Amino acid sequence: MREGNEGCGAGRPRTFEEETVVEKALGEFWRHGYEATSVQDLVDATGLSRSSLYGAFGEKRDLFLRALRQYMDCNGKQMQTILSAPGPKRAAIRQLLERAAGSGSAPDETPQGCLVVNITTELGAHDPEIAALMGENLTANEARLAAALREAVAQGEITEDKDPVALARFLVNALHGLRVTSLATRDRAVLQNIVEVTLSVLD
Amino acid sequence: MREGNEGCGAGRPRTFEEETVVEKALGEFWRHGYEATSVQDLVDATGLSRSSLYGAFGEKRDLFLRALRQYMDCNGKQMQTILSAPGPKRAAIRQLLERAAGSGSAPDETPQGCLVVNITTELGAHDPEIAALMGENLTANEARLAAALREAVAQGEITEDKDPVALARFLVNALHGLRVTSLATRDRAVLQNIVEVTLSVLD
DNA sequence: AATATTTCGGAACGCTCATTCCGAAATCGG
DNA sequence: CCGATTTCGGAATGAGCGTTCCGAAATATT
Repeated sequence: MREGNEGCGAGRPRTFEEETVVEKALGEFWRHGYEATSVQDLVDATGLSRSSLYGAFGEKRDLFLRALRQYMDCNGKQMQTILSAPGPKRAAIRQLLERAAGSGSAPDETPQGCLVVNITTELGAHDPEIAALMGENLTANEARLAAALREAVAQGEITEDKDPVALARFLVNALHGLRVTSLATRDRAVLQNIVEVTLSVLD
Repeated sequence: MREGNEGCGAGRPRTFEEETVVEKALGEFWRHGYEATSVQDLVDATGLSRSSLYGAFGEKRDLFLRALRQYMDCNGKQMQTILSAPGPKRAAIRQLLERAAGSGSAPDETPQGCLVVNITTELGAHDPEIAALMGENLTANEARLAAALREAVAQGEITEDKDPVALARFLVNALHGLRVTSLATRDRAVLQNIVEVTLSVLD
């Protein structure tokens, strides 16, 4: 037999859980990008041997794609959670913006931005498969935001004359921007200005 | 003697102009990023031999930094030109936004985004020297936009209650976002929505 | 206990990387 | 036209890359 021991029971058992290995690999790709992450880095980070890594996940790119999907899923769920929380949608959107601005991290530790944004700029222009994934992710986030905005309109939180889809696209773009801007400056006043002006569009 | 033949006159003359070589190197870094551009790529693109490249520009990173500075200078001048053109500032800002959205490129050819944004996400988080350069660039662009906005206020084009600096920061962020978003989608309607909503902040 | 099957650690492979080195070529001042 | 000086093309270097391979170890079944 070849790959995947899934559920059947013969042969030496694995000493790792796939999902946690993917998580650790994800951390490396997140910190260093795709090209700058070597297989040796992945070996060191996961604790697996090269042969185990290749046996379980295929080549570097396969593992990367899996990590990327896991990241996008997780991110999407977090976004959904924040947007569907009770209370004003405006507060939820503020939370999303501040998260993208890196408000979570301590002022001394280095922020690492957003894997999706980093990968879009590193590979998006030349790798059609990656570009397609990024497009899907964008559309999904746009849809999540548009749904929240429609709800906000229904609740009278924002006026009816605004186009939820256009607004959602604008917000996705602002989030992209913040992921870049927060890497380019450590000046929190700059990021605060951006968040406030962005939110003012909802008035 | 060692490096630099500048002006003095002995030895075999160079067969290239530094600035055009930097320009060609810039193209490679722009297309492929820093890590993914090999010295061989630079040799092929510039037509120079390895020894000439190293002799004239030092190691890869040095050449890259020089190309990056050249890009930022050129970009800054273009921005200045657009912003200081006669006519309403709003039109100039629209032009900047549409340029960042990739409106210049034909629909079939692949856009390559903005070198500064690409490098910020590739290296900004871990390379302090690069991060500092990006910070300077951001501040410079913010200042250019703020100046234009102050002029717009003076001319009564936008209302006095708006803070030009906060607005400038918001616009820089929108430009960053568009550089990313335009790589993630080929849907021009999305980008148009973003440009329009972004401009609506000036109302 | 013996066998089949799978994963394990780690060596090995071929290739590309950034950088250095060297002899030949080209131009200068004298 | 000769010797000093600089740049030229291209080979050489050593390290690191992604990927494959192989024998030993570990389990389930017989």
